[in-house]
Amino acid sequence: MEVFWRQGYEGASVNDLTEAMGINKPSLYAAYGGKEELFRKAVARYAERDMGYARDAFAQPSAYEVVATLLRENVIAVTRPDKPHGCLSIQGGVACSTENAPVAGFLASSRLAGEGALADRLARAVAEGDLPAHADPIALARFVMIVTEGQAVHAAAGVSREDLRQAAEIALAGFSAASGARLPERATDPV
Amino acid sequence: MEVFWRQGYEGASVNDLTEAMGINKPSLYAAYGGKEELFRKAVARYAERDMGYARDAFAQPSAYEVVATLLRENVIAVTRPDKPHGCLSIQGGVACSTENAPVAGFLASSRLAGEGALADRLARAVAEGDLPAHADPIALARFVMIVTEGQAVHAAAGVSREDLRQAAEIALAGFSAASGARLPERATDPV
DNA sequence: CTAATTCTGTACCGATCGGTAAGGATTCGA
DNA sequence: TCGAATCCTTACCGATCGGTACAGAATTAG
Repeated sequence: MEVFWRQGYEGASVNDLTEAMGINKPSLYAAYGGKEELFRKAVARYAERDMGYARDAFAQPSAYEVVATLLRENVIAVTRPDKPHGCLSIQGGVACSTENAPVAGFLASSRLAGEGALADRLARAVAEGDLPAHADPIALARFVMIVTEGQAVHAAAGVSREDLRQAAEIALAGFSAASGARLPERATDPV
Repeated sequence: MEVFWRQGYEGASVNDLTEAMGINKPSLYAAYGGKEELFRKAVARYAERDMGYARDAFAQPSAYEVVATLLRENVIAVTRPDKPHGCLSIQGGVACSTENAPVAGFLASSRLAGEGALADRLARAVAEGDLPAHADPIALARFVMIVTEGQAVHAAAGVSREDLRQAAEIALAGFSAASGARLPERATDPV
Protein backbone atom coordinates (compact mmCIF):
# COMPACT_ATOMS: atom_id res chain seq x y z
CA MET A 1 0.00 0.00 0.00
CA GLU A 2 2.72 2.46 0.91
CA VAL A 3 4.70 1.72 -2.22
CA PHE A 4 1.68 2.56 -4.37
CA TRP A 5 1.07 5.57 -2.18
CA ARG A 6 4.58 6.87 -2.62
CA GLN A 7 5.19 5.99 -6.25
CA GLY A 8 1.78 5.80 -7.85
CA TYR A 9 0.31 2.85 -9.70
CA GLU A 10 2.56 2.98 -12.71
CA GLY A 11 5.60 4.16 -10.83
CA ALA A 12 5.46 1.15 -8.53
CA SER A 13 6.99 -1.86 -10.25
CA VAL A 14 6.12 -5.38 -9.27
CA ASN A 15 9.68 -5.74 -8.06
CA ASP A 16 9.27 -2.72 -5.78
CA LEU A 17 6.10 -4.28 -4.42
CA THR A 18 7.41 -7.76 -3.79
CA GLU A 19 10.52 -6.33 -2.18
CA ALA A 20 8.44 -4.25 0.21
CA MET A 21 6.16 -7.21 0.94
CA GLY A 22 9.03 -9.59 1.51
CA ILE A 23 7.65 -12.16 -0.87
CA ASN A 24 8.49 -13.39 -4.34
CA LYS A 25 6.73 -12.52 -7.52
CA PRO A 26 4.90 -15.81 -7.98
CA SER A 27 3.57 -15.55 -4.44
CA LEU A 28 2.15 -12.12 -5.22
CA TYR A 29 0.39 -13.46 -8.28
CA ALA A 30 -0.88 -16.49 -6.40
CA ALA A 31 -2.23 -14.38 -3.56
CA TYR A 32 -3.60 -11.37 -5.43
CA GLY A 33 -3.94 -12.33 -9.07
CA GLY A 34 -1.99 -9.42 -10.45
CA LYS A 35 -0.77 -5.90 -10.00
CA GLU A 36 -4.10 -4.21 -10.63
CA GLU A 37 -6.03 -6.44 -8.23
CA LEU A 38 -3.36 -5.82 -5.61
CA PHE A 39 -3.74 -2.10 -6.17
CA ARG A 40 -7.49 -2.24 -5.73
CA LYS A 41 -7.04 -4.14 -2.48
CA ALA A 42 -4.47 -1.60 -1.37
CA VAL A 43 -6.93 1.20 -2.09
CA ALA A 44 -9.64 -0.60 -0.13
CA ARG A 45 -7.29 -1.03 2.80
CA TYR A 46 -6.28 2.58 2.53
CA ALA A 47 -9.88 3.73 2.57
CA GLU A 48 -10.53 1.73 5.69
CA ARG A 49 -7.36 2.44 7.62
CA ASP A 50 -6.22 5.86 6.53
CA MET A 51 -9.50 7.51 5.71
CA GLY A 52 -11.51 6.23 8.61
CA TYR A 53 -11.73 9.78 9.85
CA ALA A 54 -14.33 10.38 7.15
CA ARG A 55 -16.79 8.14 8.97
CA ASP A 56 -16.20 10.01 12.21
CA ALA A 57 -16.58 13.29 10.37
CA PHE A 58 -19.92 12.31 8.85
CA ALA A 59 -21.17 11.39 12.30
CA GLN A 60 -20.64 14.90 13.65
CA PRO A 61 -23.86 16.56 14.73
CA SER A 62 -23.70 19.68 12.56
CA ALA A 63 -22.70 20.38 8.98
CA TYR A 64 -20.07 22.80 10.17
CA GLU A 65 -18.50 20.18 12.38
CA VAL A 66 -18.69 17.57 9.65
CA VAL A 67 -16.73 19.79 7.29
CA ALA A 68 -14.37 21.05 9.97
CA THR A 69 -13.52 17.51 11.01
CA LEU A 70 -13.09 16.42 7.43
CA LEU A 71 -10.75 19.26 6.54
CA ARG A 72 -8.71 19.11 9.72
CA GLU A 73 -8.36 15.34 9.81
CA ASN A 74 -7.46 15.33 6.16
CA VAL A 75 -4.57 17.65 6.90
CA ILE A 76 -3.34 15.26 9.55
CA ALA A 77 -3.81 12.24 7.31
CA VAL A 78 -1.82 13.62 4.39
CA THR A 79 1.10 14.71 6.58
CA ARG A 80 1.72 11.72 8.82
CA PRO A 81 5.44 11.58 9.49
CA ASP A 82 5.52 7.79 9.31
CA LYS A 83 3.61 7.54 6.02
CA PRO A 84 4.09 8.89 2.52
CA HIS A 85 2.88 12.45 2.30
CA GLY A 86 -0.27 12.95 0.28
CA CYS A 87 -3.17 10.68 -0.46
CA LEU A 88 -3.10 7.33 -2.20
CA SER A 89 -6.22 8.20 -4.13
CA ILE A 90 -4.40 11.14 -5.74
CA GLN A 91 -0.84 9.86 -5.88
CA GLY A 92 -2.13 6.58 -7.20
CA GLY A 93 -2.67 8.07 -10.58
CA VAL A 94 -4.33 11.26 -11.72
CA ALA A 95 -2.84 10.60 -15.12
CA CYS A 96 -1.39 7.48 -16.63
CA SER A 97 -0.76 5.69 -19.88
CA THR A 98 -3.73 4.73 -22.00
CA GLU A 99 -3.44 1.08 -21.04
CA ASN A 100 -3.85 1.94 -17.37
CA ALA A 101 -6.59 4.49 -17.86
CA PRO A 102 -9.05 2.22 -16.01
CA VAL A 103 -6.99 2.61 -12.86
CA ALA A 104 -7.16 6.40 -13.03
CA GLY A 105 -10.85 6.16 -13.73
CA PHE A 106 -11.38 3.88 -10.78
CA LEU A 107 -9.64 6.32 -8.45
CA ALA A 108 -11.54 9.28 -9.86
CA SER A 109 -14.89 7.64 -9.37
CA SER A 110 -13.94 6.60 -5.84
CA ARG A 111 -13.23 10.20 -4.99
CA LEU A 112 -16.45 11.38 -6.57
CA ALA A 113 -18.33 8.75 -4.59
CA GLY A 114 -16.94 10.28 -1.42
CA GLU A 115 -18.06 13.65 -2.64
CA GLY A 116 -21.55 12.27 -3.18
CA ALA A 117 -21.63 10.92 0.36
CA LEU A 118 -20.67 14.31 1.72
CA ALA A 119 -23.33 15.98 -0.42
CA ASP A 120 -25.90 13.58 1.05
CA ARG A 121 -24.78 14.46 4.55
CA LEU A 122 -25.06 18.17 3.81
CA ALA A 123 -28.46 17.69 2.19
CA ARG A 124 -29.57 16.08 5.42
CA ALA A 125 -28.30 19.16 7.24
CA VAL A 126 -30.46 21.32 5.01
CA ALA A 127 -33.45 19.07 5.65
CA GLU A 128 -32.83 19.29 9.38
CA GLY A 129 -32.54 23.05 9.29
CA ASP A 130 -28.90 22.87 10.28
CA LEU A 131 -28.01 24.54 6.99
CA PRO A 132 -30.24 27.23 5.48
CA ALA A 133 -32.56 26.20 2.67
CA HIS A 134 -30.62 28.18 0.08
CA ALA A 135 -27.41 26.23 0.74
CA ASP A 136 -26.33 24.01 -2.16
CA PRO A 137 -25.13 20.68 -0.70
CA ILE A 138 -23.65 19.45 -3.96
CA ALA A 139 -21.64 22.58 -4.64
CA LEU A 140 -20.46 22.76 -1.04
CA ALA A 141 -19.41 19.12 -1.02
CA ARG A 142 -17.51 19.69 -4.23
CA PHE A 143 -15.71 22.64 -2.75
CA VAL A 144 -14.68 20.67 0.31
CA MET A 145 -13.41 17.76 -1.75
CA ILE A 146 -11.47 20.10 -4.01
CA VAL A 147 -9.73 21.52 -0.99
CA THR A 148 -8.83 18.10 0.35
CA GLU A 149 -7.44 17.09 -3.02
CA GLY A 150 -5.41 20.26 -3.26
CA GLN A 151 -4.09 19.65 0.20
CA ALA A 152 -3.01 16.18 -0.80
CA VAL A 153 -1.11 17.57 -3.76
CA HIS A 154 0.46 20.19 -1.56
CA ALA A 155 1.39 17.66 1.07
CA ALA A 156 3.06 15.49 -1.55
CA ALA A 157 5.15 18.53 -2.43
CA GLY A 158 6.39 18.63 1.14
CA VAL A 159 4.31 21.44 2.63
CA SER A 160 4.09 21.16 6.40
CA ARG A 161 1.11 20.12 8.43
CA GLU A 162 0.85 23.48 10.16
CA ASP A 163 0.86 25.31 6.85
CA LEU A 164 -1.90 23.11 5.53
CA ARG A 165 -3.89 23.60 8.69
CA GLN A 166 -3.98 27.34 8.07
CA ALA A 167 -5.36 26.70 4.62
CA ALA A 168 -7.98 24.36 6.05
CA GLU A 169 -9.21 27.10 8.35
CA ILE A 170 -9.54 29.50 5.44
CA ALA A 171 -11.49 26.88 3.53
CA LEU A 172 -13.70 26.41 6.54
CA ALA A 173 -14.37 30.14 6.60
CA GLY A 174 -15.38 29.87 2.95
CA PHE A 175 -17.70 27.01 3.72
CA SER A 176 -19.32 29.00 6.51
CA ALA A 177 -19.69 32.10 4.39
CA ALA A 178 -21.12 30.27 1.41
CA SER A 179 -23.37 27.89 3.31
CA GLY A 180 -24.57 30.13 6.09
CA ALA A 181 -23.79 27.30 8.47
CA ARG A 182 -24.49 27.84 12.12
CA LEU A 183 -21.18 27.88 13.94
CA PRO A 184 -20.57 25.70 16.97
CA GLU A 185 -20.40 27.42 20.33
CA ARG A 186 -16.68 27.38 20.99
CA ALA A 187 -14.82 29.82 18.83
CA THR A 188 -13.08 28.58 15.72
CA ASP A 189 -9.47 29.23 14.96
CA PRO A 190 -9.19 32.35 12.83
CA VAL A 191 -6.21 32.74 10.54
CA MET B 1 2.90 18.85 -24.52
CA GLU B 2 -0.60 17.47 -24.69
CA VAL B 3 0.61 13.89 -24.50
CA PHE B 4 2.46 14.65 -21.27
CA TRP B 5 -0.56 16.60 -20.09
CA ARG B 6 -2.91 13.71 -20.72
CA GLN B 7 -0.75 10.79 -19.68
CA GLY B 8 1.77 12.23 -17.25
CA TYR B 9 5.53 12.05 -17.53
CA GLU B 10 5.91 8.35 -16.94
CA GLY B 11 2.70 7.39 -18.67
CA ALA B 12 3.82 9.05 -21.87
CA SER B 13 6.18 6.75 -23.74
CA VAL B 14 8.68 8.08 -26.23
CA ASN B 15 6.69 6.28 -28.89
CA ASP B 16 3.54 8.13 -27.87
CA LEU B 17 5.44 11.38 -28.08
CA THR B 18 7.09 10.86 -31.46
CA GLU B 19 3.81 9.66 -32.88
CA ALA B 20 2.03 12.82 -31.73
CA MET B 21 4.88 14.99 -32.99
CA GLY B 22 5.02 13.25 -36.34
CA ILE B 23 8.76 12.65 -36.10
CA ASN B 24 11.01 9.69 -35.48
CA LYS B 25 12.73 8.82 -32.31
CA PRO B 26 16.25 9.87 -33.34
CA SER B 27 14.89 13.26 -34.43
CA LEU B 28 13.42 13.76 -30.99
CA TYR B 29 16.76 12.99 -29.39
CA ALA B 30 18.62 15.20 -31.82
CA ALA B 31 16.26 18.11 -31.24
CA TYR B 32 15.63 17.86 -27.52
CA GLY B 33 18.30 15.64 -26.02
CA GLY B 34 15.96 13.26 -24.29
CA LYS B 35 12.59 12.67 -22.75
CA GLU B 36 13.20 14.67 -19.62
CA GLU B 37 14.52 17.72 -21.46
CA LEU B 38 11.53 17.54 -23.77
CA PHE B 39 9.26 17.43 -20.77
CA ARG B 40 10.85 20.49 -19.22
CA LYS B 41 10.42 22.36 -22.48
CA ALA B 42 6.82 21.23 -22.64
CA VAL B 43 6.25 22.54 -19.13
CA ALA B 44 7.84 25.86 -20.04
CA ARG B 45 5.63 26.13 -23.10
CA TYR B 46 2.63 25.19 -20.99
CA ALA B 47 3.42 27.87 -18.43
CA GLU B 48 3.62 30.47 -21.13
CA ARG B 49 0.70 29.45 -23.28
CA ASP B 50 -1.80 27.87 -20.94
CA MET B 51 -1.08 29.71 -17.73
CA GLY B 52 -0.67 33.16 -19.16
CA TYR B 53 -3.80 34.14 -17.29
CA ALA B 54 -1.70 34.22 -14.13
CA ARG B 55 0.17 37.26 -15.40
CA ASP B 56 -3.10 39.02 -16.15
CA ALA B 57 -4.41 38.05 -12.76
CA PHE B 58 -1.39 39.47 -10.93
CA ALA B 59 -1.89 42.74 -12.78
CA GLN B 60 -5.37 43.26 -11.41
CA PRO B 61 -5.65 46.34 -9.23
CA SER B 62 -6.94 44.73 -6.03
CA ALA B 63 -6.11 41.58 -4.14
CA TYR B 64 -9.69 40.42 -4.45
CA GLU B 65 -9.59 40.77 -8.20
CA VAL B 66 -6.22 39.08 -8.41
CA VAL B 67 -7.57 36.04 -6.63
CA ALA B 68 -10.92 36.11 -8.39
CA THR B 69 -9.23 36.23 -11.78
CA LEU B 70 -6.84 33.48 -10.81
CA LEU B 71 -9.55 31.15 -9.57
CA ARG B 72 -11.98 31.80 -12.41
CA GLU B 73 -9.41 31.63 -15.18
CA ASN B 74 -7.99 28.47 -13.68
CA VAL B 75 -11.39 26.86 -13.96
CA ILE B 76 -11.52 27.76 -17.62
CA ALA B 77 -7.97 26.60 -18.22
CA VAL B 78 -8.44 23.16 -16.71
CA THR B 79 -11.67 22.49 -18.60
CA ARG B 80 -10.90 23.56 -22.15
CA PRO B 81 -12.84 21.28 -24.46
CA ASP B 82 -10.00 21.11 -26.99
CA LYS B 83 -7.29 20.29 -24.44
CA PRO B 84 -6.75 17.56 -21.88
CA HIS B 85 -8.69 18.28 -18.73
CA GLY B 86 -6.62 19.22 -15.73
CA CYS B 87 -3.24 20.85 -15.43
CA LEU B 88 0.06 19.64 -16.81
CA SER B 89 1.83 20.60 -13.63
CA ILE B 90 -0.36 18.16 -11.68
CA GLN B 91 -1.00 15.47 -14.24
CA GLY B 92 2.67 15.51 -15.14
CA GLY B 93 3.52 13.60 -12.03
CA VAL B 94 2.50 14.04 -8.42
CA ALA B 95 4.01 10.65 -7.78
CA CYS B 96 6.40 8.56 -9.81
CA SER B 97 9.03 5.90 -9.58
CA THR B 98 12.17 6.64 -7.62
CA GLU B 99 14.24 7.09 -10.75
CA ASN B 100 11.96 9.88 -11.94
CA ALA B 101 11.60 11.57 -8.58
CA PRO B 102 13.47 14.62 -9.89
CA VAL B 103 10.65 15.24 -12.35
CA ALA B 104 8.03 15.25 -9.62
CA GLY B 105 10.26 17.48 -7.54
CA PHE B 106 10.70 19.89 -10.39
CA LEU B 107 6.94 20.18 -10.87
CA ALA B 108 6.34 20.60 -7.16
CA SER B 109 8.85 23.41 -6.85
CA SER B 110 7.41 25.11 -9.93
CA ARG B 111 4.01 25.16 -8.30
CA LEU B 112 5.42 26.44 -5.04
CA ALA B 113 7.23 29.19 -6.95
CA GLY B 114 3.86 30.31 -8.32
CA GLU B 115 2.52 30.29 -4.80
CA GLY B 116 5.40 32.47 -3.71
CA ALA B 117 4.66 34.95 -6.47
CA LEU B 118 1.05 35.16 -5.38
CA ALA B 119 2.12 35.65 -1.78
CA ASP B 120 4.32 38.54 -2.88
CA ARG B 121 1.41 40.10 -4.73
CA LEU B 122 -0.82 39.79 -1.68
CA ALA B 123 1.91 41.17 0.56
CA ARG B 124 1.97 44.20 -1.71
CA ALA B 125 -1.77 44.49 -1.22
CA VAL B 126 -1.24 44.56 2.52
CA ALA B 127 1.44 47.20 2.15
CA GLU B 128 -0.87 49.28 -0.02
CA GLY B 129 -3.71 48.99 2.45
CA ASP B 130 -5.74 47.00 -0.05
CA LEU B 131 -5.72 44.10 2.41
CA PRO B 132 -5.91 44.70 6.17
CA ALA B 133 -2.69 44.48 8.13
CA HIS B 134 -3.75 41.30 9.90
CA ALA B 135 -4.11 39.39 6.61
CA ASP B 136 -1.52 36.65 6.10
CA PRO B 137 -0.36 36.76 2.48
CA ILE B 138 1.49 33.47 2.65
CA ALA B 139 -1.40 31.52 4.12
CA LEU B 140 -3.86 33.10 1.73
CA ALA B 141 -1.69 32.35 -1.29
CA ARG B 142 -1.36 28.78 -0.12
CA PHE B 143 -5.11 28.44 0.19
CA VAL B 144 -5.67 29.78 -3.32
CA MET B 145 -3.08 27.47 -4.82
CA ILE B 146 -4.55 24.50 -2.98
CA VAL B 147 -7.92 25.27 -4.51
CA THR B 148 -6.49 25.53 -8.01
CA GLU B 149 -4.70 22.22 -7.57
CA GLY B 150 -7.83 20.55 -6.30
CA GLN B 151 -9.73 21.93 -9.23
CA ALA B 152 -7.17 20.48 -11.60
CA VAL B 153 -7.59 17.07 -10.01
CA HIS B 154 -11.33 17.41 -10.20
CA ALA B 155 -11.23 18.52 -13.80
CA ALA B 156 -9.09 15.53 -14.70
CA ALA B 157 -11.82 13.38 -13.20
CA GLY B 158 -14.26 14.89 -15.67
CA VAL B 159 -16.11 17.43 -13.52
CA SER B 160 -17.69 20.15 -15.64
CA ARG B 161 -16.58 23.73 -15.95
CA GLU B 162 -19.79 25.06 -14.46
CA ASP B 163 -19.49 22.80 -11.45
CA LEU B 164 -15.93 23.95 -10.85
CA ARG B 165 -16.98 27.56 -11.22
CA GLN B 166 -19.36 27.17 -8.30
CA ALA B 167 -16.52 25.85 -6.18
CA ALA B 168 -14.31 28.75 -7.24
CA GLU B 169 -16.92 31.21 -5.99
CA ILE B 170 -17.08 29.47 -2.65
CA ALA B 171 -13.29 29.61 -2.43
CA LEU B 172 -13.44 33.27 -3.24
CA ALA B 173 -15.89 33.78 -0.41
CA GLY B 174 -13.41 32.04 1.84
CA PHE B 175 -10.63 34.29 0.67
CA SER B 176 -12.75 37.36 1.35
CA ALA B 177 -13.79 36.18 4.78
CA ALA B 178 -10.29 35.20 5.84
CA SER B 179 -8.47 38.17 4.35
CA GLY B 180 -10.94 40.94 4.98
CA ALA B 181 -10.42 41.99 1.39
CA ARG B 182 -12.32 44.98 0.13
CA LEU B 183 -14.78 43.80 -2.46
CA PRO B 184 -14.99 45.44 -5.87
CA GLU B 185 -18.01 47.57 -6.59
CA ARG B 186 -20.02 45.31 -8.85
CA ALA B 187 -21.64 42.46 -7.01
CA THR B 188 -19.93 39.10 -6.98
CA ASP B 189 -21.66 35.94 -8.00
CA PRO B 190 -23.07 34.27 -4.91
CA VAL B 191 -23.52 30.50 -4.90
C1' DC C 1 10.51 -43.54 6.96
C1' DT C 2 8.30 -42.85 2.82
C1' DA C 3 5.04 -40.57 -0.28
C1' DA C 4 2.15 -37.02 -1.53
C1' DT C 5 1.65 -31.99 -1.25
C1' DT C 6 2.25 -27.43 -0.67
C1' DC C 7 5.26 -23.66 -1.22
C1' DT C 8 9.12 -20.90 -2.19
C1' DG C 9 12.61 -19.29 -5.34
C1' DT C 10 15.05 -19.20 -9.67
C1' DA C 11 14.98 -18.52 -14.15
C1' DC C 12 12.66 -17.28 -17.98
C1' DC C 13 8.70 -15.48 -21.20
C1' DG C 14 7.45 -11.85 -24.94
C1' DA C 15 6.81 -6.99 -24.93
C1' DT C 16 8.15 -2.52 -24.15
C1' DC C 17 11.04 0.83 -21.96
C1' DG C 18 14.46 4.98 -23.05
C1' DG C 19 18.08 5.68 -26.09
C1' DT C 20 21.42 4.98 -30.31
C1' DA C 21 24.24 3.27 -34.43
C1' DA C 22 24.44 2.88 -39.13
C1' DG C 23 22.58 2.97 -43.83
C1' DG C 24 19.63 5.09 -47.60
C1' DA C 25 17.39 8.96 -49.39
C1' DT C 26 17.57 13.81 -50.22
C1' DT C 27 19.21 18.18 -50.79
C1' DC C 28 22.67 21.37 -51.54
C1' DG C 29 27.00 23.78 -53.38
C1' DA C 30 30.00 23.72 -57.14
C1' DT D 1 26.25 16.47 -63.07
C1' DC D 2 28.83 15.13 -59.42
C1' DG D 3 30.33 14.94 -54.53
C1' DA D 4 29.34 16.06 -49.98
C1' DA D 5 26.85 17.04 -46.20
C1' DT D 6 22.39 16.59 -43.99
C1' DC D 7 18.72 14.56 -42.99
C1' DC D 8 15.39 10.62 -41.86
C1' DT D 9 14.41 5.84 -41.11
C1' DT D 10 15.11 1.18 -39.98
C1' DA D 11 16.91 -1.73 -36.99
C1' DC D 12 18.80 -2.64 -32.87
C1' DC D 13 20.91 -1.91 -27.92
C1' DG D 14 20.65 -3.52 -22.84
C1' DA D 15 17.37 -3.06 -19.23
C1' DT D 16 13.10 -3.53 -17.31
C1' DC D 17 8.19 -4.19 -17.67
C1' DG D 18 4.14 -7.48 -15.97
C1' DG D 19 3.51 -12.22 -15.69
C1' DT D 20 4.64 -17.48 -15.50
C1' DA D 21 6.79 -22.38 -15.88
C1' DC D 22 9.18 -25.36 -13.30
C1' DA D 23 12.20 -27.53 -10.11
C1' DG D 24 13.85 -28.06 -5.42
C1' DA D 25 12.83 -27.46 -0.40
C1' DA D 26 9.98 -27.78 3.28
C1' DT D 27 5.87 -29.78 5.30
C1' DT D 28 2.42 -32.86 6.20
C1' DA D 29 0.01 -37.51 5.93
C1' DG D 30 0.20 -42.12 6.30
